[in-house]
Amino acid sequence: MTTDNSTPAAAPTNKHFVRQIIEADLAAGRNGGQVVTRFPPEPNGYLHIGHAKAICIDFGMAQEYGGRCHLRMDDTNPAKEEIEYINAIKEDVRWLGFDWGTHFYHASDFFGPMYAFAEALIQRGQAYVCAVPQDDWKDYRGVPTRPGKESPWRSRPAAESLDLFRRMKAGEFKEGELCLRAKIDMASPNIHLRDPVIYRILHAEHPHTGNTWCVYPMYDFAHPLEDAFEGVTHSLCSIEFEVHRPLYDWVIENLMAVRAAGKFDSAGWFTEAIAGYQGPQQNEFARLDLTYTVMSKRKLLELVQDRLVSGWDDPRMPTLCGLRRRGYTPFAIRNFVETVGVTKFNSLTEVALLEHCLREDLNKLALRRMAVLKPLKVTIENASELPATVEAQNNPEDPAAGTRQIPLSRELLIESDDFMEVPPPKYFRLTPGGSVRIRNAGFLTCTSVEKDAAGAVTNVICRWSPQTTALKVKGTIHWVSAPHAKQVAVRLYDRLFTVPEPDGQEQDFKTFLNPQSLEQVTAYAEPAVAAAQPGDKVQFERVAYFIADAYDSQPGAPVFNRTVTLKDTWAKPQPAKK
RNA sequence: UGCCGGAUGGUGUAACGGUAGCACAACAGACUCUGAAUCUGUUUGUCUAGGUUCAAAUCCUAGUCCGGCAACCA
Repeated sequence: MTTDNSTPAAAPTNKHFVRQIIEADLAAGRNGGQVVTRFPPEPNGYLHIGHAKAICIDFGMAQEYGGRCHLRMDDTNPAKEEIEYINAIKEDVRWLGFDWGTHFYHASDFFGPMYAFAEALIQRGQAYVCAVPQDDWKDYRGVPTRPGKESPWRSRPAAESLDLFRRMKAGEFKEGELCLRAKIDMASPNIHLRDPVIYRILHAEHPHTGNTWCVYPMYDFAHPLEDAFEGVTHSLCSIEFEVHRPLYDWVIENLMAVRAAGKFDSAGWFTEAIAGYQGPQQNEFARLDLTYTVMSKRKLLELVQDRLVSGWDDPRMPTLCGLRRRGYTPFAIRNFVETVGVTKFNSLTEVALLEHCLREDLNKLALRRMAVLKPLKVTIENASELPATVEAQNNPEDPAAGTRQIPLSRELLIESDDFMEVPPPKYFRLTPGGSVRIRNAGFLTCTSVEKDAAGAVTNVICRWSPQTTALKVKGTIHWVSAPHAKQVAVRLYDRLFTVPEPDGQEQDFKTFLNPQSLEQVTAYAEPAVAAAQPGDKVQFERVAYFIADAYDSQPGAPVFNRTVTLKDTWAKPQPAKK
């Protein structure tokens, strides 16, 4: 069985607008022909499939255009961030197949130069210390349709602001008492330009810088600076930041001006300076949204806290750790992201597409095994003619995977769905008097059945014929030898929600939780299954793909998570079965 | 009702003034020692109304609808 994750990068399928922008920049010689991107998660939660899109784009573009991508913890808010998430984020990005080399940063690495630049802005008359209380600011800011009004502190002399800002930094004020605002335009139709706060006071211990600071930069101020200090050329983010771009550009423009004016020592700012660096530009693309899934951190947290799932890595969660535990492969996810494409259109992608990409990968790499989930006993009349074992291919899609021997005996177990006393039309499996092929081991012809008092079939008596028999049958079923069967715990996972859009309904999203999203059963498996190692991916033939759970499997006693079922074009048109 | 984006089959995307293509889904068939995979075929689309042009998904005008923006969050 395989744990192989060393799959190739997804091949570009189309020249989406980000590729076009980068190619145009390259052609124009912008930034010395370099491409530097970054993935900047806030370390306050686990990464999910939506982040995977951003990761694939950020790292993918750098890879494709011979540049590099930085991994950066966007830790500008000590009140919300925790160090424990950082390692999980690194693990998930690495698992997805990306490498940031030595370019791992924290936004907080740049608190010094950010602060210095803030002072420079004050000196240039472009920022001021404001004492309007947070609650009162609503009146000053105005609403989108009406301009705001200026803060009474807006025209405070630069020297006074500078003094106050330094005393803010020195810890002389309480949280909320003062803040530093960029002086832009209170009448701007863009709210983000109405003198946004760029520094606030937070008397909190920062997970990375400890108690060094008690003033912290806001996202809109910090992010463009982080990008610039790292020498990022293309700052790719999701669509909700589009309205922030004018502010992003304002910061960059002033940074470049301050630097050009040589107002203060800028040595060491550009940690990864590149020849001809002109500054970063932000471009926005639509987030990924999936049917039968919720994606917001808040809602995922709610599922975890309310114990509706077993944790962030519950195999039903859309988190990367959940998907990994479910048996998803990095290649499937990367290929999915490439297939979905990159646009500004706010779309809802069907999970079926994700599942298709998964099956496509698993079909190539998962070893085949046989296991019966709902057993029905078969007794072979002519057992003396049976060989002790039969040989089976480990993966018909990959001859290199080799073969194995499977024991055979008088008593077999078959799937109870694979026998019907009164079959519907076009039923290709076992019926009284009928024959089927049993996978890798010849044929069975049912001669009689035994039933219990309630009339349920308890034993199907069959005659066995070898593979060489010239029997024409339409169906092949899987089986295991009852005395050799290993009992293994199996978790049958299904989608977490019953409706395509659990969000955006009138009722709470939890109303739509699928009560059948997890069914635990004991399967009867051929002996080879017991040797599965944690993380091994297998296909139980005719049933589904499974993975040996990374945490709950014991030596010789793997626990299997159902990754995704095989497509079943027979079950669908059949009316609901018992 | 302000600003910024966006709109192509059921879904996701391509076409950058010149035959609306691809993938998923659905359906039908072929093949098959997995009713899987594979292969073939079918159904379904340019938001609306005007305009420019020999020619418009593409350019222009007006409208409609959808998303985002009023944290000292990111």
